[in-house]
Amino acid sequence: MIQSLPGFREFYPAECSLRNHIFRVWRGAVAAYGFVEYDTPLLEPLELFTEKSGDEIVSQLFNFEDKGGRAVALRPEMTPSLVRLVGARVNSLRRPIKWFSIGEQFRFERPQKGRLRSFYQFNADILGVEGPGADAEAIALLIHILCAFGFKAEDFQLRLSDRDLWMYYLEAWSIAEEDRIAVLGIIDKMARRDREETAKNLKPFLADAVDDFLSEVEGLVAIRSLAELEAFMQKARLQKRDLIEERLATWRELLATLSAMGLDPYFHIDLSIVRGLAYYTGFVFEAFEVSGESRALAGGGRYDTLMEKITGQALPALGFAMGDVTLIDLLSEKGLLPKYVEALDVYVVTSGEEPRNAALKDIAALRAQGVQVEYALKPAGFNKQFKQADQLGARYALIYGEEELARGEVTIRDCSKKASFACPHKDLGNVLKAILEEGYWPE
RNA sequence: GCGAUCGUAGCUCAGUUGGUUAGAGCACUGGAUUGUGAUUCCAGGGGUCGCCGGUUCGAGCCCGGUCAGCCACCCCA
Repeated sequence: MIQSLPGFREFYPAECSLRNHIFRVWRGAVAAYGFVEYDTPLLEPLELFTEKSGDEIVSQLFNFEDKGGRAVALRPEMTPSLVRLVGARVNSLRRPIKWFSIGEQFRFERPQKGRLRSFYQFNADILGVEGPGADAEAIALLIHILCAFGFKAEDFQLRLSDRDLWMYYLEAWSIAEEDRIAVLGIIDKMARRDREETAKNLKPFLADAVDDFLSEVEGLVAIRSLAELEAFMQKARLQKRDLIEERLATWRELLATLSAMGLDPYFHIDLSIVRGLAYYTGFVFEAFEVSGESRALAGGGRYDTLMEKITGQALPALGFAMGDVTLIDLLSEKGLLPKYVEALDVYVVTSGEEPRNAALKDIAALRAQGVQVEYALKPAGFNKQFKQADQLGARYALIYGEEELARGEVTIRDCSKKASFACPHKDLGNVLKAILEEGYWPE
């Protein structure tokens, strides 16, 4: 037997049902925020991804040459395609542009916990709006979605950070502009390295100031509140104080908005979040599960310069993405997976050729009305048919037997109450409608 | 790409120092059952013991390789 490829999942009915549940929650939550759905090709020119992320990205792509000799790749993320779509019509799209998508993404990397080679991702982006109001909207949506899945503030926390503030801070330490991304990369890994190694890695950028810098940064990433952050920035020996003051004013605005939205229990400041991507420019955030591994459930941030870099059209933007793999893991751990149940409106039990033909005619009519109906595809005994009805989760059984037919009746049985009554055949449609839609049941 | 660990039925697993034809529970199918779903009983299908090679008179078991799973590293859009 040929197996499926590593890192690719097969969706049996139970898994497909779960996937549908997740998509349903995503779509339901985002609809309340007025985002509209878009989609893009699964297969894109390779260049679309290398342009943004450099050639190193190719090692993590499913890429190949198509029969026309084009270098192509399965999409590893939505943002480049989104930027192309928006860029192409940037002057005719009403602002704010609030778009979301749900799509399969592909990354050629070693599968492990929470990471596969194919996965589904929810993306929501707001384009064309400066200022923290848009950031607050995206953050509120992210929290809303996680709550819609049943998670509580004890289960997850959104960690909020700021790439601008980091850049000003690094500038104040006289770190050259072209080195700042590299330094942030080291800071990102700080928690997973011992202090000596971090110091060694920082040495080329800070020379003798490494120890002072590192000590101060350790204080910075431990900050959890705005008051602490303001105090820190006051105390730190910083040039560019006006830029930092301006940034702190934006922080106050964002936090006041989130607070007014009632979201205080769900987030905290954590400057250790810097995100790997070079293109982030302002507030960045990640949602983490609180217990255990502290895995990231979603992440995003502002990318105000990316649009211009790729399309030549400047447009402020921000967004976040949430994958289904870690989400399912956490839903499972928290007992929040919906139970997989089969449900059916009506199962039709028949006996004999004549009743069966009468039943087939009625089944067609019921189905035409949208009633879910199943019946035994090959004749079987009553017992077997009732068993089948039970297994399919049928709410009601209709019994077409010789006796009923002779009296011009059909027996209607409530499978959960285990109660039946005889219904005149000619009234079946109306009576069944009353039962299914209004809960009617004769005494 | 590095390393650790693991692989027996659809699922969970048992399988003696290497010894005849590889087992159980659950699930599935049929029957007991041509008029009411549980339980029960009977029967059945389903396995290249991941794959390839080696050792041996003999391998599910020992050895090597490989593939896949899982975990960690690297990376993480």
